[in-house]
Amino acid sequence: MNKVILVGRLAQDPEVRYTQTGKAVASFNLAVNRYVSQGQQQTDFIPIVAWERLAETCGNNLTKGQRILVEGRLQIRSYETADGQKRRVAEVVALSIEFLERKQTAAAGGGSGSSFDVSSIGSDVFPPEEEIPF
Amino acid sequence: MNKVILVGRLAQDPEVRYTQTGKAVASFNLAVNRYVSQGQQQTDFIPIVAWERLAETCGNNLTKGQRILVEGRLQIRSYETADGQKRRVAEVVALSIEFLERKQTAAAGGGSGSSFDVSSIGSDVFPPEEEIPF
Amino acid sequence: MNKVILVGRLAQDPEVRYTQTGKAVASFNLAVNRYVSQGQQQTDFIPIVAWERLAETCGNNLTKGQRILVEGRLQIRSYETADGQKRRVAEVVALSIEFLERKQTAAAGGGSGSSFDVSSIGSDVFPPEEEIPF
Amino acid sequence: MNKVILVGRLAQDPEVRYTQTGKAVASFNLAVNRYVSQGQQQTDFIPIVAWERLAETCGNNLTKGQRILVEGRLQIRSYETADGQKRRVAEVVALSIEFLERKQTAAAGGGSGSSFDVSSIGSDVFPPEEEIPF
DNA sequence: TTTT
DNA sequence: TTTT
Repeated sequence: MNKVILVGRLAQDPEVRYTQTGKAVASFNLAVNRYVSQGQQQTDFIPIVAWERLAETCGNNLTKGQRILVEGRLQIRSYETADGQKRRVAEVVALSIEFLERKQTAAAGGGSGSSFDVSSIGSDVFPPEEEIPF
Repeated sequence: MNKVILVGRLAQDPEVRYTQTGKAVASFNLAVNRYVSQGQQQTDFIPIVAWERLAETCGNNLTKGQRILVEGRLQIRSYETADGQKRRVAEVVALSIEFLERKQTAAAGGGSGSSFDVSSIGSDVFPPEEEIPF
Repeated sequence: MNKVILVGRLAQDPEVRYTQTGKAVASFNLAVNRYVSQGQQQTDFIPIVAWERLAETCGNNLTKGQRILVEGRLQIRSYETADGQKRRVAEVVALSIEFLERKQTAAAGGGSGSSFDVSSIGSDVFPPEEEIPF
Repeated sequence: MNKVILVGRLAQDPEVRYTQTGKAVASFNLAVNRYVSQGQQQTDFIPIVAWERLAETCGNNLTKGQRILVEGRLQIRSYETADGQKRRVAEVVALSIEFLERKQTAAAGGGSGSSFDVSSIGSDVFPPEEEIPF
């Protein structure tokens, strides 16, 4: 079992890229608040990645500031820097996402949001394990 | 491990009662939607109970229709009916609750909600195991 | 989100039945311990159901007393008794199961278990929503 | 909500250190297996930290190779290297741990383990937010 | 019995 | 009705 469940807001619009074999990869940071003591709040910015159909859906439906619920797994990825140093980066591979707010449209500049019901998207295939192109 | 995480809307206002020793108990049903196929949606109405300080906070801050996240544990409680039949009832004992929407005020009749940030309450003590007075 | 994660032991061998359309359904109770105070332990017996391929795997790989981890969702099912009373029953619909112990063989009568690694099975299709034949 | 649930084996014995104010901090990596395809398995080594009473319990009860369940939250910590580079490190702050196997004693050199029941420890206070001394 |  |  490797399960992560987060509720937070997108720190920026998702960035969708494509691997050499054409698989979509969306990535963004999720700002997750934590209440340390009363009046005190701390934020973790947690890197999220989504693959394929879920990645496309992220690109088409999520915008900066929107609140979502992410379910996924925690992955530690190793890589080497240009000058040969080994680094590790952690990210949450999203397997399903629930919208807790309607997308902010540029036109509406905010919109109601309050009456929007949860809807949910999931990855229909297991995420591929190709190299991420960034 | 006995962990339950639910996102849904209150099907009714919380009902707060008190045990003989004065402990507060809040109870309500949470309407949790599930997307069976496209356009098709099914709802589970899941009984939630909260104890003591968390119960008071539920009574003071939650209203019918409001969307929340509940974290707790699944409990199977046995009881006997008036005519001596054994029955079992399942309920989720809430240990913490996150508000995903601001409380609907009677006055505002809806309100903005959209810009409300998640806030969270937790049970500061372990829930007691007294008999529930209903 | 409707997520349940349980760690416990099978209270009995799984029972595998088949719907009229031939879908396998496994059911069993999971004994989940909780530590109320030191030396004090309470047990919830939580009904689990699994469907189709996961049901078959349960029937073939799980036995009474074995410890497993169940991930699924909490479902409230309504039915009528023979004399027309409405009842509700709660159960956890398993979506994946991890073995935390090797199966107890009748021959070995226990076995080592200690060196067994977690292995995991999941439902490859969404569970059907037919009537359960019991 | 920032929830992480992991099942895995300790990749090494926990290391217990103390902050300048005397708070215990335990840290270790958890090896979490994932089944990519049949016969194929991949392992994430996920850094775990525990604080105070939970840290002491880790030091006294956990050893390399032991399988446990960790519940906690995902934290991204920023720090600067000696030469002034900003780095980020992810770790799971454990809030409770369940033993899925008895501790391997040096004497027993392995032991049965198979008949050990789950027991559970939790952090009785919220983890402090001091600087970690490493 | 919630909501879109 | 599990298990230690």
